This record gives sequence, C-alpha cells and structure tokens, in this order.
Amino acid sequence: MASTGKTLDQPARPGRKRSEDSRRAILVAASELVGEDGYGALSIEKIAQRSGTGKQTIYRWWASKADVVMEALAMKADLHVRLPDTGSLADDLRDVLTTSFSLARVPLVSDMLRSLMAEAQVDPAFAERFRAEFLQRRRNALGLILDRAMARGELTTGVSVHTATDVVFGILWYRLLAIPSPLDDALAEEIVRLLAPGPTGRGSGRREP
Amino acid sequence: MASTGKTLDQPARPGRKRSEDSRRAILVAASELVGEDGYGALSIEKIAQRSGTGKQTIYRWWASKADVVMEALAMKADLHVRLPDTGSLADDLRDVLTTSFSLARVPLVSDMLRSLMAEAQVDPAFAERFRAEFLQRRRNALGLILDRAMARGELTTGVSVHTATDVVFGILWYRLLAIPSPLDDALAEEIVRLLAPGPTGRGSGRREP
Amino acid sequence: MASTGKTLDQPARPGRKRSEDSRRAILVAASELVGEDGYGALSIEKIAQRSGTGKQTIYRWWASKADVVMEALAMKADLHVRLPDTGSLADDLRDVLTTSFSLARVPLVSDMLRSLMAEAQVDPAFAERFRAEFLQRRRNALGLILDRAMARGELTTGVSVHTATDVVFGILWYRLLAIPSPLDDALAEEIVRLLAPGPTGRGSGRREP
Amino acid sequence: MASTGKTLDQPARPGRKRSEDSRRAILVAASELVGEDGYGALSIEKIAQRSGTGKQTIYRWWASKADVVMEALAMKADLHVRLPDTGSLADDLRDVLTTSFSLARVPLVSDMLRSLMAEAQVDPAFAERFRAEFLQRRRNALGLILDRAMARGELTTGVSVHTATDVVFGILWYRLLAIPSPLDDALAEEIVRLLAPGPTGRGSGRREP
DNA sequence: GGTTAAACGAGACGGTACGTCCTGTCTTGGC
DNA sequence: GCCAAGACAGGACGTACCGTCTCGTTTAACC
Repeated sequence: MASTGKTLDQPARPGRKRSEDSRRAILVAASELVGEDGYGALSIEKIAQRSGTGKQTIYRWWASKADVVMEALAMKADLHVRLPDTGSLADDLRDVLTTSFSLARVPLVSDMLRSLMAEAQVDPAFAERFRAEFLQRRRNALGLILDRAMARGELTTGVSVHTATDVVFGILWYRLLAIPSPLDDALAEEIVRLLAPGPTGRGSGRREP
Repeated sequence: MASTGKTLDQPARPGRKRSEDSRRAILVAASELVGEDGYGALSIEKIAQRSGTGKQTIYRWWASKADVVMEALAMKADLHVRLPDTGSLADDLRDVLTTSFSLARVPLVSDMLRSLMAEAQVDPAFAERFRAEFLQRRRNALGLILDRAMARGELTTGVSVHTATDVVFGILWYRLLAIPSPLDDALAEEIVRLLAPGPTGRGSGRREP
Repeated sequence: MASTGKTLDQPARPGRKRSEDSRRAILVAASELVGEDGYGALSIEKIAQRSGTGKQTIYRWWASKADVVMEALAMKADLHVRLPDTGSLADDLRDVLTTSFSLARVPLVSDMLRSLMAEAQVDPAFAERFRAEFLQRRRNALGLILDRAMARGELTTGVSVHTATDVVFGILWYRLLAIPSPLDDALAEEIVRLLAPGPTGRGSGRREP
Repeated sequence: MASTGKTLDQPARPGRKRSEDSRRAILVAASELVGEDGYGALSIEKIAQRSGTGKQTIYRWWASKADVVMEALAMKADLHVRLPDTGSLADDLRDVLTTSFSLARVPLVSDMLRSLMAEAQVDPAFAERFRAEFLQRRRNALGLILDRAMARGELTTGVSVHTATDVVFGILWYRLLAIPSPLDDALAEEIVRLLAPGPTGRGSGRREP
C-alpha cells in the first residue's frame, strides 16, 4: 500500500530522501488521534502537531487524511490476506470469515474501517483508491476460493460467485456500519451453512429429488 | 420522521409559528445541493443561502446537516415500508427486495443514503437517530416477514431471522457503499433463491403440501 | 479615517452591528505588537490572537494589516492637522514644523509611519489609500499656508508651492526613513530660514540690489 | 558592493570556487522578477527557480533577498557617484541632481530603490547595510561639494551642510516614495535656486568677476 | 593521482502565516 | 417567538515561503 508510487525503482533522484521517521510519526499520530477523538475530529493540522512534523510533509506524501488513515491501518494491523486452500469450501470459508471477523473486532481497526468507508462516500477520488487498494484485494481472495469451490461443484446454492462474495462482505460491513452486532464464530458458522450447505446439512436432500 | 420532536402537540404557545415555507425551502435546497456538488460539499451556510433563510432557522429545527438530508430524503422519496403478506417467503422477500432496489436505483436517493450512512460513522448522535428512524424500521418490516416464514417452517437454511435480515440489508448496502454494482431483479432472485430455496422452484406448489 | 465607509448614513440594515469592542481590541493589539516586535513581525494571525478576535473580523473591516496600523495610528496619535494662520509665513511654517516634528519624535508613532511608508512601496493599493488618507491631507494643509504666503508675496525663494511642500515633507520623511537624525527645533528653524528668509534675515539684501 | 565580504582575500582554500554563472543568473532573475511582479511578490524560492539554482546557493552568498536586489541594482545601473568640481556650487549641484534624477527616472531602478528603502524600514540589519553601502556614499559625495562651497562662502542660505544634504536627498526620496512626481530638470533648477541663490541669477558671470 | 573539501542543483524538512470557508452562537430589527 | 441578515470567536483548510538539512555530483587545491 505505497502512498504514492512516485519512486519507479529508480531512486537516482537528486535531493534529500524522504524521512522514514516522519512517515512513521505521522501514521502513529493519526492512529492515536482516531482512537482518542474519532475520525470526525481528525485534522491534518492535528496530525502534524502531534507528530511534530509540518503540514506540507503530510500533503506531500498523502492525498487526504483518509489516505493517511488507510496507511496507518495497514501499518497497525496485518492486513495480509490469507488464502486458505483446504479443498473444502466450508473450511476455506470458515477460515476467511474467522480471520476477517477477529480483525474487525479490534476496536481501533473497526473504527478505522468505518471511517474509511465513510470517507469513500464523500470523496470519490479516495473511494477509488480505497476500492483498488483495500476492498478489491479481499474480494479477489474470496473470489479465488469460491471459484475453486465452483470448479469442484461445491457452490450449490444457485448464486453466482460475485453475489456470494457480496453476501459475505455485505454482512461483514453491514454489522460494522449499520447495526453494531457481534462478528463472532456463530455468525461465521451461519454463513458457512448458508453458502456451503454440507451433504448432510440443511439442504442435503433438497436438490436431488 | 419528525425533525426534532420539539413540538409536543401543544401549539398553544405565543409567538410566530414555524414557517412551513422555510422548512420546505431548506429541504429543497439541501436536496439540490447534494445532487449538484455531493454531500461532501454541503454546508449549513450554503443551504441557508440557497434557501433564502437564516442559519439560525436551520439550527433551530435540525440537529445537523445530516438530519436535514434525512428529512429531505423522506420528503423526496416515499420511504413508507411496504409489508407484503402473500403467505410465501419467496414472494414476500421478492416484493421487499424489488421495492427497495428500485428505490435505491434513483441516483439522488442512493447518494443521500450513502451520505447518511457515512455521516453515521462519524457522528454517533446522528447514528442513533439514523438507526432508530430509518434502518430499524426496515429491519422490523423484514423481520416480520421472516418471523411469519419461520412460523410456517419456510426458513430452512439454518440461519436465524436476525442473520437473514443482515444478509439482505448487507448486500443492499454493500453494493451501495463499496462496489457499485446493479441492484436489479436478477440479484433479487438470487437472494430469494439463497434464503428461500423452494423444493420445486420458486413459489410453485409451495402452498399445497 | 473610516475603515470602509460602507455605512452610508443609512444604518437601516438588518443583522448584527459591528462590534466597537472588537474594533478597539484589534487596534490596540496592533499597536502593541508593532511596539514590541516591530512591523516586520506583525501578522493578522497574531493580531487576532492577541485581541481575542477572529481573523475574519479583521479581514471584514480592513483591507490589509497596513490599514489596521494606519487606523491604529490615527487612534493613537492625534493626527488632526493644525492650520495656523499668524499672517507670517515664518511663524506659520515654524508652527507646522514643530508640531509635526514633536509627533514624529514619539517612537511608536515614527515606527508606524515608517512601516506604513514601507508597505506603500510594496502594496500599490495600500499606497493609494495611504496617500489619499494621510499624506495628501498634510500636503494640503501646508499648501494652504504657502498659498497664503504666496499671495502676500512672502515666498521669495523662487520655488513653487509644490516644491516647497516637497522640501518640507522630504526632509521630514528622509530623516525618518533614511538617516535617523533628530527632528528638533533647530532643524525647524533652519527650514524656516531656508523657505521664509525674513526681511532682516539671511537673504534680506539679496533681492534688492 | 561586495555581497558579504566573507572572502577575506585568502582564496587558498580547497574546494570548488564560487560559480560566477550562478551569481549572475541569480541577480538577473531577481531583476526580472522585481520588474514583472514587484518586490512584494519576490521570494528566494522564485529567484532560485527562475535562475536554475538552489536556494542554498542564495543563502550562502546573500543575507536576505533585499541584499540580492541591492547587488542586482548595482549590476544593473552604474551607481558610481560622480564628483563634479566646477568651482561653482550651482553647477556642481545641478550636475549631481540631474545625474541622480536621470537614474531615478529609469522605472526598474526606481522600483528597486523604493523596495530597498522599504525593506530597510522592516529589517534593521539590512537598513544598516543599505545605509553604509548606498545612502552614505551619496551623502558623502554631496557633502564634499557642499563643504567646498562653504569654504568658498557660497552657502549663504543659513543652513548647515548636513541639512542642505537632507534637503536634496529628502526631496529626491520623497518624490520616489510618497507622491510620485517627475524628477526633471525644472525641479533640479528649483533646488539649485533654493540652495545656491546666485546674486545675478544662476551661474552667470559668477566666475569671471 | 588520489584525497579532501567546498560549492552546486535538487528537494525534503519543521514551521509560520496566508486568505478562505465553515461552524455554532449572538444580535438586530421586522413580522 | 420566529425569521432574514449578518457579525462574531474559533478552527481547519490547502498553499506559499521561510531558513535548514540532507543527498549525490562537480570542481578545485593539496598532498
């Protein structure tokens, strides 16, 4: 999740190098401020003051305060997307769900996620970056799992891979954003049951009359 | 969807009455501004100027600009929640879904919905009002439908009513907020298939055991 | 020296009146700051902070910080231009000179004068206002005295009224701006002798050969 | 007019020599920028950019942007002070005046002069350098002329040499700074008449008694 | 001829101030 | 008491420069 991508692997530019210290201080300050007063009270001005940097340094490397938070989140939480491959849709799905849910249960992480999604509604340019650098990556991971399941004939519920993905992320985000409810293993199990009904599960006899 | 609830059905107060003209002008101005420049560029100042009213009048009757937009949305779109009762989960669900989807396809409506959900992430007090006055009402309607289906034994997918509700609204909001995708009849059908898998296809023969 | 002249004696405008308290606080703060750190370190931001007002209030009523200082100077020192009329050029001139010099010897006043003249070199719009509201008024006063002397035949040095005015203000400003030297009665006397050589003075016999 | 005097005639140092190209490019850029946007819009940053040099190079050799302009002025105009010695105060004075006036009539030169005087009001350290390196030199030249006239008994107006100098430079600077008026031969003649009133008119017959 | 050191273009850095916009409150006079 | 108008204190915006500090390169003098 590079901030700009300006460096095209040709660091042979003149001038002083970007300060890694400042970068870290800014991300830490942003994290702290979101945790203390919430994203609504966050301002570039406060980040600069708290981190002991100049506003220009923030504007130089990030396009908006949401981008700072997005990178702070990446630094804070290991957002690396796991790609389980157990050979069973139910198991793969359960793995992805419990991993995602446990991350979303960390208060600071969920606060940041909610803030980023909110900002994306209001700032179209950031929405694009948020989608490309965050949302789509997770969709792709789940999509791969579902594609494999589809190939194995395990996706028997009559919904497309795309829609199944929407169901999974839909419920995750809806519980984050709309009606705060627990994202626990019981919910994960319900979703697994819904999307990957086992041969002896709920719908076993339904489809083979 | 009263704006504040200040008026306690006791209009026997002295002084000038609230101006209905101003109220309407404010809501119209808010609608127009959201349509033109987006919610991000909306400000109380601009609403007052556009509507030819004073800022104080807005602050007097609404708690925040999000509340203005929420009322503007209510004025704009008929948000009355339909409560179908066909006796079949699939049909009831399809009815709710297509109604909701067609509303969400109106650009201004979806813009406002997205804005309100965004604001709710950043302003906890508004989040409470938004939940109570908007989100929960729609959950309750769907909940009633699902409760009836449950009683008839139609909810066979092994998910609770609560979770099924989350699945429905989850996918709706996710497509609004995260990955803009069509909210069409095909999607409605997929969701019906997922949550109300009929033994011999949709609807047919369901009622004659 | 009205700041804007917006009020055209028709105060029948709606809205809150201009706060006289804020106006005074701003002028006092500007005076103090010029006295403490000099005009070079003066900023709108500091004036606002010191005076306990908002920057907008300053920008609303003054076009630049130089205009604030100009009005602060008017408030500080009695800049009312005396118009002596003794019937003698020498006496009139001496009166104007000693009055002007004694004002210019007040450190804060001279600091402000120098700052305003400096700003006028760099900000053409302010230069116009400074000329019209300050410099020209004083020129006019001296011009009147010299016109009267001319009519009485006392201006015998062969310089025009315009040039004589320039000589007087030239030396005043030059000593303020360029080579700090005392502006005392001795200098006044020298200028009187130069421009109004009395009948028994230096040039008495010069012109009647 | 050395820029800093850092080089103490001991060039026996290792390392790269000062680049004459950069020096010239900086002075030219400063001239151009003052001519285009005025001294008020001048900044070290723009000089560096325009001249294709680094800011550090400017800071290394000049103490402030005013010092750059002062040196640019010296490069631009021949500021060498003429020292006429005709044996007649009127003629010497006229020579100095017309020379100075014709220089001050060059727009860019007068703009620079005004800027430097303005900066001197706001930056005491620069004021010192400006006085020593520019103003005082011209005073000294005129002082010499007047001293000689005094010795010859030509200074009959009853003003000291110091004051007479102030009269000359006062009117010059006043017309530059305060009330833009022409600095032409007519004015020079008036000043000559004022300070060197010849018994039978200007210059005529004075030298061949 | 290698070493040392200063000057150079470039540009990031911590800061300060700019002038604008908006917030939520207060004040005024009219309805 | 509501309303339009608008002034107020305050805070943040995004930009421009300040003067300083790396960078890697170039150019001399010295050893």
